[in-house]
Order: sequence, then C-alpha cells, then structure tokens
Amino acid sequence: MPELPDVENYRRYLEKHALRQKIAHVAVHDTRSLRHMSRQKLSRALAHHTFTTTRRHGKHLFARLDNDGGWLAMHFGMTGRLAYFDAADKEPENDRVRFDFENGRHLGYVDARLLGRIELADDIDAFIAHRDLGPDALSDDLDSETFDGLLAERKGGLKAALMDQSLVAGLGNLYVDEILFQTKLHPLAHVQDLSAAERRRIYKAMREILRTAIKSGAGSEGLYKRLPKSYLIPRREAGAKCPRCGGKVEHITAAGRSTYFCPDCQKR
DNA sequence: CGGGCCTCCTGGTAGC
DNA sequence: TGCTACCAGGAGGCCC
Repeated sequence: MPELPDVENYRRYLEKHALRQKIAHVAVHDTRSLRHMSRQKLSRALAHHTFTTTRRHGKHLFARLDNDGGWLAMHFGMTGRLAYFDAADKEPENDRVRFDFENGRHLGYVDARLLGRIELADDIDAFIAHRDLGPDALSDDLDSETFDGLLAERKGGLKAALMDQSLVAGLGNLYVDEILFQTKLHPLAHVQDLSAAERRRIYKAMREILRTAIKSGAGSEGLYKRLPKSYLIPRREAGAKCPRCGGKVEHITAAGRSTYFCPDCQKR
C-alpha cells in the first residue's frame, strides 16, 4: 500500500515533525523490522544525533544523520507508516521501532504485517544501485523520452513492467491499476504491443496520478474520499461502478496481483 | 529474460 | 456467536 505518494507524504511528515531534534534513545520492539542490523547497531548510530534532511527514492524514505553517519533508510512494505506522538502512553499498536527525542516526543515506525524494513545506508546512490532500483517515477530526470526508452526495450506484461522497481521506482499495485484505467489499457496488455503514443500517455498519466495522489493526502486516512471522482482506486471491488462509463468493475489476477479494471473502457 | 508460484507476516473479513 | 480459511500486498527467491 505505501507506494510513492504515500511515502512522499511520510517524508513530508518526518520533515515537519522530527527534523533537527536530538534523538535520546531508540526502542526496537521487533528486530524483524531491521535489515542486516542489530538493535544495538541502530541505537549506536542514532543516539545523541539528529535527522538533518530527508530524501525519497521510489518507495524508500531516507533520513540523513548529522554525524555524517549516512542515512536511515526506511521501506514500508505494505502496512508501514510513521506516527509522531507526544506521550509514551499514546504509542500506536504495532509500533516496531520507536525514536525517542530529547524533547519528550516520539516518532514511531508502525508496521502491522512486518513486511517493511529499516536499515542504514552510507550513500543513497550506492544503495539505489545495489538494490537495482530504476529512476524515481516522479524524478525531474525522468522525462517522457527516457521513460519511453525504458519501456520500449521491455517485453512481457505491461502491469509487471510498471510494478518492476528496477524499471521505474515507486509504482505499486494500486497506482499501476489507476494508470492502466486512465490510459484505457487492459491489465493483460503486453509492453511490446504498445505504440509510442501509448507509452507517452502512460508517462503523462503516471506523473499526473502520482502528483494528484500526493496532493490528495496519500498515506493518511480517508484518501479514497479525497481522490478525484474520476479515479478507479476507490472502486477496487468487483461489480463496483466504473466512474467513467458506469459499467461494472472486474477483478482478475495480473502479474500475480489482485487487479481491478473496467472491461468496457479497457479493451485488449 | 520472462512468468508463475511461494514465502515472509498478521489483521480483517467472508463464509460456514 | 464463534470458528476457520483466506486474502491483502511489496519484494525477493526459486524454478521452469
């Protein structure tokens, strides 16, 4: 669920609440949320330091440490989020890692299903290369021509390609379905069958949808009500009414994922 | 290289 | 009402 728009809003949330506050202590409630790292290592790296700035690449959020100790890297899996709270007794359920600041407030890394991971990274570019992540889907460097080139050299299922973080980083199941809906492409379409015009339409829709989702407050409660009425995302239910033609939304599996689309709008 | 399937995880819910 | 079975989904691993 936390895809690019959600993580972008988590980034802004962290900037707003937790920047330049000295970390007194880190409480790791569940080490399964840590990747290649003990709770001692994380505590040592963070205690008595501050987050100075943030970055995001695809679905990864990075917070820089002031001691030149590199970056804290967070991935949110499917149920991860951040929660800033002012008293220990307000700690949310499933808080896996809690950053305690000297001002008495706390930032929680909350992840019910434990599919997300926290780690440390010396260098973001190296991290991205090591993870084989493609360009961020909203990056200024990713223009329509570059995207067209990446897609043009791919084969296979379109949905799988768009979900592949090594092609473009940041898209997940929901926003890929939305892109396909807005561009009227069938979820089982193949990349090699796309025209150049269709590839350009995908690019435009991708950028527009991601920006709109960020503005609509992705990553917080009630997003579905704030998204434009023309969006499919709030109608992810078989038999729901297509917001464009009024037809029936259908459910299939594509690229191994639960997929919703309108068979009347999205012809093969 | 592509595709399909499994695993990690647990909360929520459909179905009996 | 209470139980079980299954699904949600990001990512990585495995096999064909």
